[in-house]
Amino acid sequence: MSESDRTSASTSSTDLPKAYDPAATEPALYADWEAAGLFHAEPDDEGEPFSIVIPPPNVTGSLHVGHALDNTIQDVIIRRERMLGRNAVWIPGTDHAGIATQNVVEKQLAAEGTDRHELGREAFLERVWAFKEEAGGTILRQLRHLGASADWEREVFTFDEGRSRAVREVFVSLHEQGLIYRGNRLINWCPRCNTALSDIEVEHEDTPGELARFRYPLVDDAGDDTGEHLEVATTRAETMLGDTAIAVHPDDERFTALVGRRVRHPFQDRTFPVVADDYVDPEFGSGAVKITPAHDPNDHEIGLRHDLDVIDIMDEHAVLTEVVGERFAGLDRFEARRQVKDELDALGLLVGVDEHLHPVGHCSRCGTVVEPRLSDQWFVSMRPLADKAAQAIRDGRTVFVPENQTKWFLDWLDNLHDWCISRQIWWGHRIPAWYGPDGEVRVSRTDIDEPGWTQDEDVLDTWFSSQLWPFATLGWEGPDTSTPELDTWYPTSTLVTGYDINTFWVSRMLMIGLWFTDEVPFRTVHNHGLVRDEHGKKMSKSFGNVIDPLDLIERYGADATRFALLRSAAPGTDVPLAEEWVEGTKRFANKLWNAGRFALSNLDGIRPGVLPDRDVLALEDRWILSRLQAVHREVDAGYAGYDWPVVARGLYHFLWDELADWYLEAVKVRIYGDDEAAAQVAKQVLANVLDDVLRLLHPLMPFVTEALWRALTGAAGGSASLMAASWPTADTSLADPEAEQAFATVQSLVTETNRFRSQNSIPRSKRFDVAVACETRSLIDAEAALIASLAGLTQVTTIDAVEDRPGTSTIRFAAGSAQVDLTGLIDVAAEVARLRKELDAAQADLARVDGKLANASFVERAPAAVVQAERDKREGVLVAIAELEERIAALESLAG
RNA sequence: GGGCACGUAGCUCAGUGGGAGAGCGCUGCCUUCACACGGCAGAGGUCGGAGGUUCGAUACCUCCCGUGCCCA
Repeated sequence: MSESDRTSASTSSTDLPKAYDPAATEPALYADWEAAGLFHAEPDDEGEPFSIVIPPPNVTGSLHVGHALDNTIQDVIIRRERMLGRNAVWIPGTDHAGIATQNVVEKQLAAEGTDRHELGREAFLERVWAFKEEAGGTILRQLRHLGASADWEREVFTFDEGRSRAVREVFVSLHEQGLIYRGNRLINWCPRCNTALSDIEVEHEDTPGELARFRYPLVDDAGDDTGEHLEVATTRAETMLGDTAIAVHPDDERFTALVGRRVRHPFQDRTFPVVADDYVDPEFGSGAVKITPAHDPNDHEIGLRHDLDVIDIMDEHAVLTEVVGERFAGLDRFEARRQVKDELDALGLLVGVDEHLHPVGHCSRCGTVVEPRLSDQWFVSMRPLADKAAQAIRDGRTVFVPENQTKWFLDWLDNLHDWCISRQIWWGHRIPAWYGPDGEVRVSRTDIDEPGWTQDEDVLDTWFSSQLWPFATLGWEGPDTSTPELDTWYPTSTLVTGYDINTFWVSRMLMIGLWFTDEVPFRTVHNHGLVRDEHGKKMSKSFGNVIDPLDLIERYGADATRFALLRSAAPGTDVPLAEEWVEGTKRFANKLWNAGRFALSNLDGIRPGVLPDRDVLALEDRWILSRLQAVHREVDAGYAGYDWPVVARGLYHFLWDELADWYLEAVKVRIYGDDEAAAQVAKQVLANVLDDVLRLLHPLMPFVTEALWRALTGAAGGSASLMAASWPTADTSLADPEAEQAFATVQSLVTETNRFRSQNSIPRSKRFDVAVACETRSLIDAEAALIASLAGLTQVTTIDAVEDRPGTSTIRFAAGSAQVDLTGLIDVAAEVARLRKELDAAQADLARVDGKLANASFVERAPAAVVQAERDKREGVLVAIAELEERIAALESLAG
């Protein structure tokens, strides 16, 4: 055997490398789980049903850090539910994302010098499907790298056949119920996407602009200028080309005489009236408002009330049409805005232009300024659906976590307008309406293939199909559908989403789910926040602060990526993330790995099993078992509240600060000692504690825990996996306050000894004796070997009281004092300085306590136990001060 | 304009009516046989400001200042 062989043999008794290597571990474990069918569930599997449907990502999208968070949380929940013995299914799938996907393909076409109209509808759709086949599914593959344990055999798509049948059924059915109608309304129009948008697809942003003030000439009955003018103000000067009235408030005396008169349009051969309407705010601008019914929602309402002319001045690209007259026709709306102001100025009608910050609606897909536009569209009447949803929320049939979304959500439902669902694009579910030769309209479950009949060109809003997700994914295609999946897993259990899509998606699933199945689609909505950078800034390409989760997974591992996200993901708050934090959790994974290595190299084949009898347990065994119970309770409570930081912090603290820092060090005394029976006990407890902690940590960090658990238990993989193991049961009988108290005393003595060492620059290699005087002398006697090992001492003895002996110093700890012979050990001056500092702290303590006790009202009115605690504290502090003063005096006399 | 959060260590955040905490960062020491992706210790905070309730407020109430988000 060569030297190098011997080295590797001596370090590889566990077969585990010294540092955890996620890249070498994760893919194989994932493949093993999947091959063993551990992600798959059947309706007739054992256990109480539990189901989650994924918020379907855009089919052609790729994984960003927000997806990583959302799916990590779902995976954590579903993995634990499986371990709890539930029949748990997580349905994955994707969304066809109408406008977004069409935009991408249209860009490709533009680059090729063509467009969809040149291609024609059929060829274009073939092209999009081809793109979907090519790019589609990428994101679901990426989710596998994250460790997502979705039931891939159940993958669905909003635009596949089954889901499309459900969409058509819902459309036709709502139409039959009178809840879907077609109408000519003012809708939000994106001039770039060339389609209508719903209200919530418009993002209002405060935008710097200009408020132009100008005057309309008043005319007399004959239509001639009277020389009077009426001033109005607008941020969209070009819309004056479609003005058909000026409105004033009926109570505004400044204008009473003008109501009913007419003004002349300066650029067009027409006049229009001054009307009185309550909508007008007399405080704003001049108090007179120009009215453009075709291009502003409020103006539209006023137009209806006063039967005003409606002049649509723009085409679908927001370019002015001939109706505005030769001077401005063909101009883009923003260019027209400039030129209208110039012309008004030239005519002496422009009063002034002020800078003005005002909200402007932008297309949520492309950012283009949205134009209110009159057109024929399909709408859903939301009132009855919203009322039913609101009732379900009020009844608590669906609850939000965190709860504070509830009120806001109800308010939102209360103010809901009808939903514009038709889109002037091609990629999506085509509206099942046909127009006959006589203008007749038929909405039909089956295609109408009759001469003279043509189908509506438009498709449905993507959200119209994704609102069916919780039941369409389980096979629903109509009210009579019955599938084992629906019967078992509907309603779904928990929906996990960012709060930002409560309106877009959650609300609609709730409304339509209740309407068609009479059940809530999910019992709990867990809202997480948005992932931001370490300073709380939104991640964006232009800022350059985007973090790529796949890059994180590659460099730090999926476990570390998941844990870092969870650690920041308090319910309802945004989730700051920095790459260094992921690096930190990778170190945590490595710490766990090495704790496992230590155990495995010392257990000598002992597997987790029955705990030794309580009377053979060492103090540290009782302590760590008691702490394990505490962290177990904390973890379960964290899950109950969807409070991931609580779960993550609890396990992090337990594993690192208690198990690794204390228990593993403590257990070495017995494992490396001569007492074989004691060593056996230590190993058994260690194996059991590690088993439990791996189970508790598994949903958060599935890979490293699985790898260690297989090594620990000898499990072969496949169905013999931690993933398929049971969630540990909390055993409250192991809670042991006495052991915790006693071990805290040991810890205090060890820590204070370490501090003494550090402050006096005594290297760990230099060992010394201590003689301990404390209340619990028997404890110190019993744990002398443990204390000596942990604190690097040669001998720990007990004495009645610290002796006043020159050349010694005293280490004070929680339950007493330890005397140290200083000969050859320390720098006396440094030790005096240390003790003086302690004395200062003790005296400050005394002053604080005395202050409290001197306060008569405190002593009289505070609870007796609190007062007594202060008195006890005072006693302790007095003893400590006396002791410190003695030691200082002794040292100073020694130094001479 | 309406609504909702938040303001605690250099950064990101926990926390509680009764002696201010974590992670990261920073300083010093330590190649201790699981881990230097480590160990041991340390520095660092008038808990945004002003009032009020209370024996006692970082915590509860009011106002102010500041920040963020949603809606109009």
